[in-house]
Amino acid sequence: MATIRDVARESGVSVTTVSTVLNNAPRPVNEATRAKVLDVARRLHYVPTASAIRLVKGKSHVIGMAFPNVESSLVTNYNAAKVLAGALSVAADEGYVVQLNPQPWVGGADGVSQVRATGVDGVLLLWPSQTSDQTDSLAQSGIPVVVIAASANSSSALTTSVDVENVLGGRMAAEHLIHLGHREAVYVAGALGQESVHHRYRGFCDVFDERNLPKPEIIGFSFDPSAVEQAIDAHFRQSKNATAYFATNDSLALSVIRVAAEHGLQTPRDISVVGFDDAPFAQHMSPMLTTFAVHMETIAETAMRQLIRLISGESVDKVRIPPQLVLRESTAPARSIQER
Amino acid sequence: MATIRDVARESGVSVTTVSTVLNNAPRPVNEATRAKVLDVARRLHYVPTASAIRLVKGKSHVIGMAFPNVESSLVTNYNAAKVLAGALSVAADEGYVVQLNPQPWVGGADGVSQVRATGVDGVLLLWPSQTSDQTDSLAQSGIPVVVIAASANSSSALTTSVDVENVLGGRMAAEHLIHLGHREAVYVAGALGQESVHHRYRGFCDVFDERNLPKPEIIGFSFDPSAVEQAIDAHFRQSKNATAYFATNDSLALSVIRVAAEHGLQTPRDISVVGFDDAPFAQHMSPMLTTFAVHMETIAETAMRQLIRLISGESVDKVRIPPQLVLRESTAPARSIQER
DNA sequence: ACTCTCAATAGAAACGTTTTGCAGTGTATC
DNA sequence: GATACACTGCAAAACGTTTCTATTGAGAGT
Repeated sequence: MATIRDVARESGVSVTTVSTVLNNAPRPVNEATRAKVLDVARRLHYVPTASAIRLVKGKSHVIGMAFPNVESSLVTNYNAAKVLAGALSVAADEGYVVQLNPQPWVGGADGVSQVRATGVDGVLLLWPSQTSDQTDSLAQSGIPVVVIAASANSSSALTTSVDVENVLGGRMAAEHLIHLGHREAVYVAGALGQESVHHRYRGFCDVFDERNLPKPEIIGFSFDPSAVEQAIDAHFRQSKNATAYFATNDSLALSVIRVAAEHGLQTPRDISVVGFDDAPFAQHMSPMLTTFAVHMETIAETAMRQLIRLISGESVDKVRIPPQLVLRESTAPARSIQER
Repeated sequence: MATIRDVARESGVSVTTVSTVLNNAPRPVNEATRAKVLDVARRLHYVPTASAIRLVKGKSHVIGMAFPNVESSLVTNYNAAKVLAGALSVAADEGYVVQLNPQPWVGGADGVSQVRATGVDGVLLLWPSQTSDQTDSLAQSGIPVVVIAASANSSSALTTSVDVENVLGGRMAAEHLIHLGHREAVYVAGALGQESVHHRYRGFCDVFDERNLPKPEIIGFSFDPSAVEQAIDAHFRQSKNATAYFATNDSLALSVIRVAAEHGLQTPRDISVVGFDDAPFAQHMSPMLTTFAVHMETIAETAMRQLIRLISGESVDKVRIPPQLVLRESTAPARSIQER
């Protein structure tokens, strides 16, 4: 491997000059010299050593992406791929490189050293279960963090988040269903750990509340498929008065539709179901699912841009991207209970 | 940011000693000293600077992954996610970090400088369209490359590949169909650029040849969906004698089934269709598709291991992973043409 | 003729590590 | 009472860059 010194020697100039030419730094260099250096550099296949540059510049131009849990996230979750694509495209434009955290993200001091040890300039954190302490500790050690699809409630100026506007999503779902004439609704929550679940529920309830309609019931406390289906089954066994269901994600919506059918309730004839995420299968199932599309690529792009701003010392605000209601077949005007 | 010098000063020892302790290098250090150093390091939140270490060691412990074309590959291709997951898990075990090439992989000198400039120790190249010159140029500059799902026909000791055993796949498909009584077969190739297509066709034909059966026809010359469907349509318009179809991937197989239906040929009643890849939809379509599962995660894991071997100077051989025939509903015993 | 500016280049320090060679201690061996 | 030999530690070189501070010579202004 040729070094800058080799190039300097071979072209008969100083190392400084070579560096100046190669980076075309704002410094006068004789045209002949410049040409000579460029020529020699090409001939020797000179490529500057990344680590040397990073060392002297104190910047790596690498940003790290941390998943809550690598294997399953990437494979299971089609969103991860979209986030990756979005982040990557912006990174490419801005001269950054994306590095995947090999370990699932763990908070605390260990996690921080782990991340710092890889020498990244900033971190993109994907939907971590709890954010506060984790981002804080990174921010404390001077590494900017942008949280994707969860909210960073840190006060640090080095931290922000880009998330789906979940409360709005909940409101939109409620408005859509109420507009169709539904009055009694159920929110299918799945696990309650994630904050997005709460926000959607809040938005959902708020609208019912504002219209003086009964507060939606909430069911389901786990993302484990069988447990959820059991919870849904228990719900239907107990009451079939509700005509509107809003699920925290599309698989839950699917479960609702399936279990409802077992109880003789057809979608959308008897109940209307709204999902969230617009998963690929949402438009292939029958009935096709009304759900919310969240443009993950946009979110990731935004997050990456914010992160780069943070890295360059600018201060940024939280961003909330509104989801889009995708109207399909699983919602329809409510029929009164008597009609059934 | 505390440096090693700060730790040394604070603990009243030399930099050497700190380094020795922190890396627990094979050098005697007094227990008291060791404890002191460790304590101070923790107190100062000392984390060694990656670039400094990489510079002095001449190794980054970073391996780069290059996609032929980032956006579409990652999102469209569910295989990319699996490869990523496999590569990542091995990397984590072996103390490596994975970095995504922001630019789609381009061969030639430019591509090489681009990759070298990021300071990776090795490269995982995902199904590049043509491999030879590209891997060679990287290998020439001393960077090991492992090609995934394509064959590296480079002679360099720094290059190898891990691929699906495509010829075997073709043979298995042929044997399965012949075993079901089919005699006249068609290979639906899609684009002919990729070498996997040729290998599968070769294996497929070989078996028919060995059994003295008519050589399978080959149709389709593009991955563009509409063009392919047109080609398939043209085929059926011309002849309906064949009873067995082997497609290069599952979407092509799907197209065959759909177009055949338009021509009054039902699968598997009238024709049998075998796909390749075991795409997610293969088991949700109707009829469920008989196809080949390729365990991409295993391939990626193997590739990563081979790459790490190459990096440590060992020499490795090409690896071929056999695909697995997944029997489902789209293949059935052949009925004679008269019966139809 | 004398300074001033500016183009063009060079020398050397700095970045934060690891690693090599060397130099003090004691302690056991003859 | 030396000689050897662990044991412990230090100073300094090296890694490959960038960047700051000269230094030289030539033309311009006075």
